[in-house]
Amino acid sequence: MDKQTSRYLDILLAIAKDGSLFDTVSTSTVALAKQLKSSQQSTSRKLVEMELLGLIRRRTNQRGITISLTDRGVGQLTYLRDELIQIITSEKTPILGMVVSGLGEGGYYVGQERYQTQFKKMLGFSAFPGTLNLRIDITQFKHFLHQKKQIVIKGFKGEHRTFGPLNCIPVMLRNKKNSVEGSLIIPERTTHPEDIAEVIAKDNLRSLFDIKDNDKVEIGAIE
Amino acid sequence: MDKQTSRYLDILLAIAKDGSLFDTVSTSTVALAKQLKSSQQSTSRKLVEMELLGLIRRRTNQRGITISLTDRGVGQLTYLRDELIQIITSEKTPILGMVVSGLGEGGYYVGQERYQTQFKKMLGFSAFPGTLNLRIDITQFKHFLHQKKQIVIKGFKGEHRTFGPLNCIPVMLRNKKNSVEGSLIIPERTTHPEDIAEVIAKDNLRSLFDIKDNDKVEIGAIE
DNA sequence: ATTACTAAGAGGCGAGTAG
DNA sequence: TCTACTCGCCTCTTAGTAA
Repeated sequence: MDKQTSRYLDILLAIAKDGSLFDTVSTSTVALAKQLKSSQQSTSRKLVEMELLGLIRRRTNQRGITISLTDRGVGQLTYLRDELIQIITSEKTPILGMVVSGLGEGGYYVGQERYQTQFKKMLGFSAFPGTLNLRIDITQFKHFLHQKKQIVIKGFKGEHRTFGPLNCIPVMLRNKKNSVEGSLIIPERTTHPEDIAEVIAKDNLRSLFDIKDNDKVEIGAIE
Repeated sequence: MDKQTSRYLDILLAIAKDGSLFDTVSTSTVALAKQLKSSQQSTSRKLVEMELLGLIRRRTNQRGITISLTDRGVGQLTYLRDELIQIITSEKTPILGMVVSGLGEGGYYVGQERYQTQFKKMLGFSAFPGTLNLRIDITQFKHFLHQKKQIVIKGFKGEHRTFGPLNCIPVMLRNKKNSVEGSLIIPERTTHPEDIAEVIAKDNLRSLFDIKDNDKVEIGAIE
């Protein structure tokens, strides 16, 4: 973030609130200072500085001052807002994943019968033997994970190799074409954090959603 | 806004970005200072202050420090985010209006034939002779208005009184039951800003939406 | 390597006041 | 009244450095 943004944030916010981002607001350094719990002098000086920096337009008159935000001033607030929205994703906001190619190994893995019986019991569906890999903004993803209860699927030993435990998070998967219940699966050994989510559902998601690489899929919470 | 919030905002943001709001992040005052374009000393001191204020949890070790945000720290960011969202409503975000009783005069007004012919021509529909009044958050409303082109309906003189010009803004109106194209109508003489929006549509909105006072209606942009 | 103390210097703050 | 200047005070910053 810009150093300026935090130094002048409270004044920018005060103007934006009064003036609704685009209006010109008539006020005075005295009134503004009172609102900001600062002195008239500091407020006056800061406004001059902000004008110099191109954050506001400012005119003085007998009765006080009129101020409006410049595009740059609005931009600082918008930028900060977007940054905060990205950091603080609320539970109800679905997050977007971009389809990427996996190693093709996921299908063999989740296709194992001893996984499938647990999927049926714990998640309510048998999984199509194939996973869809979604690249996700890691910040949003972590936030999303934080709020979900994980369902643990036990690992087991196969004939040739070991199949580790899986953490599952039931989700709604949706794109333009379709919408289906599914689950994130996170092998317990995986080194987190990882920006790829592997998802399963009862259907073949690639054909259900008619997707190619780089398409977008929404991942939403289960009610 | 809290004075603390702006003083420590850049550090809070840096931690939240790295640590995804809930994780504990391992870093060092040196690295953090570099990222924040400040000195190691100031960063160290501020972190100590922030711990004292209950904004973060902090542990030092041989290799540096581990930090996580407290609920209070998260709260400061969330509060700021909500404030910014309220100020900066993007064009695509529908705003919510609450149905309130009008004076019942709106219907007589918009029912005038010389208005109706213009509605038909300029808006694409004849209006049901009645308006719905919606109370709206004024900040969001102003922002919404700012981005819309207004359609001007000319005023005229009737037998007994004068009917002034109207500014119209086509919108989508929606609630749980239904969705319909309509228009905000703003008598030109009205003293703005006003937190009540008067809306019309070809249908009787009260019956189409099956609404009573205090129900909510979404007002969205026309594509 | 680190963190964080001390101390000096930079710079922000507000009282007084001119215009 | 108002804005905004000067100037002293005091807080915040950073260099040096100990642990």
